[in-house]
Amino acid sequence: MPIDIPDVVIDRLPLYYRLLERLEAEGRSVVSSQELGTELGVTPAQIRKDLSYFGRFGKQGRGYSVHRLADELRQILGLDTRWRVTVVGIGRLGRAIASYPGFEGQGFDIIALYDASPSLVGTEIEGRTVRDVSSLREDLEREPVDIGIVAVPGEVAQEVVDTLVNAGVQAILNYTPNRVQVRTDVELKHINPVLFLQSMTYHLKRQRDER
Amino acid sequence: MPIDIPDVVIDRLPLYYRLLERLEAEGRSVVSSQELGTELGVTPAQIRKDLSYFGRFGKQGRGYSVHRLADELRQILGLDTRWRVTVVGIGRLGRAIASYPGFEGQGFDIIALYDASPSLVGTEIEGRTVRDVSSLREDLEREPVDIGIVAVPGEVAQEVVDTLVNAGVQAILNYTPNRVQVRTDVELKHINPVLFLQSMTYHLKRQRDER
DNA sequence: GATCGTTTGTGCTAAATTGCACACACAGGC
DNA sequence: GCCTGTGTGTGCAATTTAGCACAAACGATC
Repeated sequence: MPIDIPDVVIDRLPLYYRLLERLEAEGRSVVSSQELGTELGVTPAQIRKDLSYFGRFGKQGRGYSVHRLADELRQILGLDTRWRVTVVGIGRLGRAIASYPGFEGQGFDIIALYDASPSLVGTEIEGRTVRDVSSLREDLEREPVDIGIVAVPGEVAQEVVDTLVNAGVQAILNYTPNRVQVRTDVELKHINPVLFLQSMTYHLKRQRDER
Repeated sequence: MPIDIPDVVIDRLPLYYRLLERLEAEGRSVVSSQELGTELGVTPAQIRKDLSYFGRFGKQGRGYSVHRLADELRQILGLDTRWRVTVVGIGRLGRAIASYPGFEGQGFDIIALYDASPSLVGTEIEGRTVRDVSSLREDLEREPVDIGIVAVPGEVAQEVVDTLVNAGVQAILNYTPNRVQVRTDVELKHINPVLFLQSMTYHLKRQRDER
């Protein structure tokens, strides 16, 4: 299997997968790239090409078996196993993340929560006890996790990320507004709603000024 | 001023702007594209080219005036005015959004909160009273907003978005896992952390299997 | 079993995006 | 005022990404 599959392609697969899950739930058995495309707002050709990196899952004249394709994507994306996640930073955002049912439902087990505040440590969130972030490092030695979600104040983001990465965490989802650096072999994604808003205002301003 | 500036460029500007703000706060007066690039993990040439779409802000041999460039970007991105925002859906996520200081600090005024649950309507969050979503439509007529942040359950996302758009809201930030459709002249961004995790597991699986 | 309407997989082309590399400009020292 | 070191702005080339368009395949129908 070729190693050089573009990242843009990988980033689209979860989108396809999510739609297929919905169609599966609706009881649809077959779907065409045309239909997937209109639903997602992308061209059918792009979907076919993206999928063709991984194999030939469709049947000419018919389309794709919804169940079969969903299954293949599960395999490809590694969603056929469960992944161990830890959340560091249990402020309002961290709590929202820890309580969000969408993670567990998709195979992501939030196995531990950490915070630095003594008033939070020891409290329970959705049946999980908040632990002291000072024991993060040693805890990870005993019970490693695959993914770290970081929702601490921006100033300590890099520090927390370093701790996670040094303890072997391979993927970081950074909810803080600060960009952090990691080794190139560690997966890293940033979620910063302000950046989204700021690129939207660019267009809003132009719409407002005229046209 | 040319209309056809690529969206990829626009999406990078807030990134540059955020770094410049930090440098401004640190008291730096001049910075080179080289330095901006290493800090952000992009090539200096890309930064220079991106900026050149909008004008010539640098000085050869010196670099960019931090204050001047930050100012220009504020202008370009429309961050020299305040923007009116409403949040619909005041569950755990909506509350985290409503309380996040990063929005107000960047010129985004959250002027109203809405929810459908009778137990929430009337309660106060950060000094704002949660209103009933059934009055959203008429409220928007009286006090319009520029941006709608949607944090309702996925099933009603499209419905809420339609209400917002029909009432003249020009930009939507959708926190629900459901993709929604809007007119092409409305700005729309999706924030779905699960999609991020799912593309990360693709790489995690490959790292694990070998290499 | 031939024909027809569909839809895939993909070679090839077009478009978008990135980045090299250099002329030109500026500041500082001599 | 000339030289030197540095860093911008940009023409151009390379690379990446998207998408057209068609042969091949499949199922249904007669």
